[in-house]
Amino acid sequence: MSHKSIFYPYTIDNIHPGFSVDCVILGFYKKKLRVLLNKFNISKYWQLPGGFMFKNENSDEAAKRILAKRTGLYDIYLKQFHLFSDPKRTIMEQNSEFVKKNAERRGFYSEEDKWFLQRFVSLGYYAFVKYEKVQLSKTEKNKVKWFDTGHLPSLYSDHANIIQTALQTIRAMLPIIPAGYELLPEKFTMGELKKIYEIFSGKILDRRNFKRKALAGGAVIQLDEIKNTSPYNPPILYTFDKDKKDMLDHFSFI
Amino acid sequence: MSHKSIFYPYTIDNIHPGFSVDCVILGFYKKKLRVLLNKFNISKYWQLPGGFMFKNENSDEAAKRILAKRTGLYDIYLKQFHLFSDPKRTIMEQNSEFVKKNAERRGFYSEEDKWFLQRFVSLGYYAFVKYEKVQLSKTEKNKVKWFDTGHLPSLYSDHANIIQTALQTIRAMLPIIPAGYELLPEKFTMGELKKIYEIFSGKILDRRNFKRKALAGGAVIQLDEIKNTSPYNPPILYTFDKDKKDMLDHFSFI
DNA sequence: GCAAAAGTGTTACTGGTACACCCATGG
DNA sequence: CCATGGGTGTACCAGTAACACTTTTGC
Repeated sequence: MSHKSIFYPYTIDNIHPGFSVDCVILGFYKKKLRVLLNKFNISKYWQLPGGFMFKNENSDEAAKRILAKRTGLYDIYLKQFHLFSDPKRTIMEQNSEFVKKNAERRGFYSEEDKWFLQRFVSLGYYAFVKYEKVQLSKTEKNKVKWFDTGHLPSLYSDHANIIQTALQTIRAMLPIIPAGYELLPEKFTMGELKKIYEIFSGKILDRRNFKRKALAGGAVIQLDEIKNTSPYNPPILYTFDKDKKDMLDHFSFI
Repeated sequence: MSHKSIFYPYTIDNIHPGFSVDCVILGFYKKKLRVLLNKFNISKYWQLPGGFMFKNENSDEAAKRILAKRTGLYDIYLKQFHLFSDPKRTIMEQNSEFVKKNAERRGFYSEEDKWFLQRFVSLGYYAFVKYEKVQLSKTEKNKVKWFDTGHLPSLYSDHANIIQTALQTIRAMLPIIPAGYELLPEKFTMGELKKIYEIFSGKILDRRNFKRKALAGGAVIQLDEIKNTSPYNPPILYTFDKDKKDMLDHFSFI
């Protein structure tokens, strides 16, 4: 156990060569869009949850497996959005450092670790999760934490670029992505729904026009409840009509 | 020369492992959307122009190189749209056949060819080219031909699926893709422009409304010429205002 | 009573859709 | 003279944008 490679469970023989998956896992909490990052104690940088694809998996399965490991969630909304393939993207100091650390732990350098020093192309996925449902799976060697997408730390390799590309992609596709549905809990306020669309679009939306549009299609239903935990005028709660979930794939509130 | 591998110029050592690029090259001719396919004489199937990525290239560079080889064109409008990664997608009869043919030509089986029998993930690109500018680079061992996207032959591997996925992606992104600009020659008629949007969207558009919208933004300019080669009422010619090319990236005629 | 969040309706505008008639050409 | 493609303008409707005042609560 103590001599387990830091690359466990991946080896040169069980993964698809030169290929990795990185996940931009997004959640919504306290009016901010958050992205899940992790940091191995042997690394200087925070990074996106990622991993490799086994030989008998496709990339969606690999991404789902990685997500389940970090968030404990299955059946997550998950889409590939871009392949990052700069020849220099993973030939870098940080990775040599990993191999060195692995050698120190093992007591000797191994040819086996060499595979980690080539270029990896990485397929970026974005995922929407319900913040409250996520149980972060930290270990003493691996911290996992949510970060405000507006205030990110220094990131490993090109991961800052991967996150920005994910956000741009989501912005462009917003009219055909059920972002609100996937990010919000069962019951939510109109202000929360509006905020999500404001963050992604970068625009401030009119409260009254937004509400009218949201309710117009019938996919958002007003409940007979109010949320009285708020410090001000208590807002009405809403929910999504699950019978009309399909509409959300082709409907926008902007 | 005669003993050149059919995989030339690719070898196990100069390519990024387990990774290929396939290009859906689209052109517009005689009211039909056409896709460029090629067929090696040793293969039973037509296939998308594709190839591998050299170790010092990124995927865009690989796709550009492949396109230049088939069409003789540089500076083509080209976007990656999806990674195809089914574990079974390239472990198939057709590829064993290729290796067998290569062995027959060489006179013996070689370990060197084994790399071709693993799974390859393939990054799909779509490209828009101006049909008239394309000089097809056929050889006696490799036929190259345009096919109406509505009537495709049997295709190699999952290439039929790659084409359909490309067309769906373009349909969804049509409002932010300069499809007309990239597909049409310098001077074109309003009917041709309309037809392109009809093919991608699958809808029949109103002639008068379409024209009004196209001219409204100022990106399409009416010329003082008519095309008198047509058999009927000669249509006015139009051109794109290149100063307003940027508009076309975020403007739709639908 | 003030600040912050949230509730509510009306008006004006504009962009989209629908639609009919005429003209030119080739066969 | 007919079939086909193309040229032109108007009227209506719907969706969008702009906009002001009132309510609740905590401090």
